[in-house]
This record gives sequence, C-alpha cells and structure tokens, in this order.
Amino acid sequence: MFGSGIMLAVSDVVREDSELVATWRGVSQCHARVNGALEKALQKDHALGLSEFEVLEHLATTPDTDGCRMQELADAVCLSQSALSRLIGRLETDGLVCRAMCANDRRGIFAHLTDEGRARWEAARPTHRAVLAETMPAMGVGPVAAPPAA
Amino acid sequence: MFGSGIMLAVSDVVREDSELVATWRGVSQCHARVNGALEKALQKDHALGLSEFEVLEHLATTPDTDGCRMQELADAVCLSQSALSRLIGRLETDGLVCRAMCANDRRGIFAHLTDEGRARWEAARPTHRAVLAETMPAMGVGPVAAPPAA
DNA sequence: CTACATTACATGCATGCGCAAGCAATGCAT
DNA sequence: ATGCATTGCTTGCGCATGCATGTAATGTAG
Repeated sequence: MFGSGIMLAVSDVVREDSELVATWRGVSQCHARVNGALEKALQKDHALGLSEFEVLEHLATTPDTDGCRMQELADAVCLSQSALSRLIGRLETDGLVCRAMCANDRRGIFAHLTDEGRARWEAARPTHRAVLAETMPAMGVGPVAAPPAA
Repeated sequence: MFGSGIMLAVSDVVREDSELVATWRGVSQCHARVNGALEKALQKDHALGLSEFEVLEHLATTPDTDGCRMQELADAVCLSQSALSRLIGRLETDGLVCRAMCANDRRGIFAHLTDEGRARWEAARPTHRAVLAETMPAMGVGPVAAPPAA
C-alpha cells in the first residue's frame, strides 16, 4: 500500500521532508520571479499576457498545419479548459488566431495562427528569451519531468 | 561591454536559447502540477488555501516571537503587498492570526499566530508534506536560488 | 430508433490576484 | 516648525482563473 517498500528511520523522514519543502520553495520562488518578469515585459513591450504568448508559441511551433485542438493547448500552457476557451476568445478578438471546426468531429475545434498572430509572436519572442536569460537560474533545473508515480 | 566577456557563435546562442526555454517549461509544469495538487488537497481536507497555509507555516516557524511584519510575509509567500493584506484579513476573520501594532513604528503591523492558527497548521502539515512527496520530482532541483545578476 | 453515457467546448459565477491610488506615520530637509 | 519624500499597510478596481454547469455532437447499448 505504501509505494514500493519504503522503510525509513524517523530522522530520514524528517530529512526527506525538509528537502522536499526546500525544493518546493525553490521552484515556487523561481516560478514567481520568472513569471512576474515575463508577464510585465510582454505586457509592456507587446501588449501580450504570458499565457497569450505561450499559446501563440505553441501554435507557431507545432508541426500540425491545421492548428491545435483546444484541450491540447490547455495542456501545453497548463491552463484549465475554461481558461483556455476564454484565452482563445481574446486572441480571436484581437485577430491573432482563428477558430475552425473540425470536419470529422464537429465537436472539435482547431485553433490556428493568423499572419498577424505569427508576426506578434515573432516580435515578442526576443523579449521572452531575454527575460528568461535574465531571470532564470543558470544551473540545470533539468527537464523537471513528471511526478514519481503519475 | 556585454556583461563579462560573453562571446558565442550563433549555434551556441540557439542552444542556450532552447535550453532556457526547456528549463522554464519544466519549472512551469512542475509548479502547475504541485501547486494544483496542494491547493486541492489543503482546501478539501483543511479548508485552507495554499497561500493561507504558507503564511501559517511561516508564522509558526519564524524564530521571532512577536510575529512578522506584513512585507516580510509577502516576500516569504511570493505575494504582492495587497494580496497579503487581504490574506491576513481572511485569516484574522477566521481567527487564525492576529494583527498587532508595532509600538516603535506605528505604521508597522505584526501578524502572529493564534493557538487555533497553530493547531490548524499542525493539522494541515502532514497533508502538505504528503502531497509534496507525491507530486514533486524526486531529483534535486536544488535550491533554485537567485537570478544571475539580481 | 430511443435512451444514456461520454467527449469537446462555452459560460455563469465566485475568488484571489496585481496595479494604482489612498491614508497615516515617519524621516529629512531647510 | 513647515514642507516634501518615503515607508507600511489598506482599498477600489479590473481581470484571469477554476469549478460547476450547460449545450451540442458522438458513441454505445437495448
């Protein structure tokens, strides 16, 4: 029931515990700092939120030419399905993306970049990269992949 | 001229660029996953938001017996001053913390735990630690300290 | 064909956040 | 002592988010 045969002394548990907390604090602070800096810079220089930029980037770099399904985008930018729906709504209002119905499954919706959307992404990308270089710790946080079990 | 003698070929720049982006994606996804799990678990089992818990924890573990200044708390939990002000307001309404004026500087306010606040934190802590153990990548993200220059 | 479950997205609603402005106390000039 | 900047916290406001729900299309019995 308890994972795969975990068996630790109390002191070890405490040590593991505080290491976990320290790691989480590190991730949390790193995220807050970089997130805030990206948000401000993109908003100031390109009138884009970070989530907006990330969606544009995903659409611009996806190999699929038809665009992306909504849920795929939601996963890509770590947003709820509802948040993404509204986000695409905003981007569509601004003329940066288009919604297109899927022919086979008429429930599905493909979002794809407009020319203006691609231009905005290309314009904002240097800012994004520059802020990352300024605010991300240099050392390798490495692709912090998936949780142990999930 | 450019920092401390940076001199890279284009390909190196590109490499650095994509590494930075990959690192950021890793931090971002890790944060979203752990944050979400903590938020849900604490809310469900202890009727506490993550920020609430973090404030309680900081107050419970600070060596200073008088409590903490508001701004110190804001820094500790990566929140804006206004967000923290309201957060303390909620906690005070719930009877988990108290506000006390600072005698020397009557602008300053000390927040300190009530007995109930400490009890709530102690009750919630195992949940917090358990979720961390479940959702945090095991490997050492290491204390992701400060940005290169800042 | 009819019913029910499921999938994919949209929307009402409540909440927490940041920004900018407000207000009181303090520090520092002149 | 008077004026001005600064510090520390609070508050009005708009906004993005998540949850729960609604709606439409699809899949699956029976």
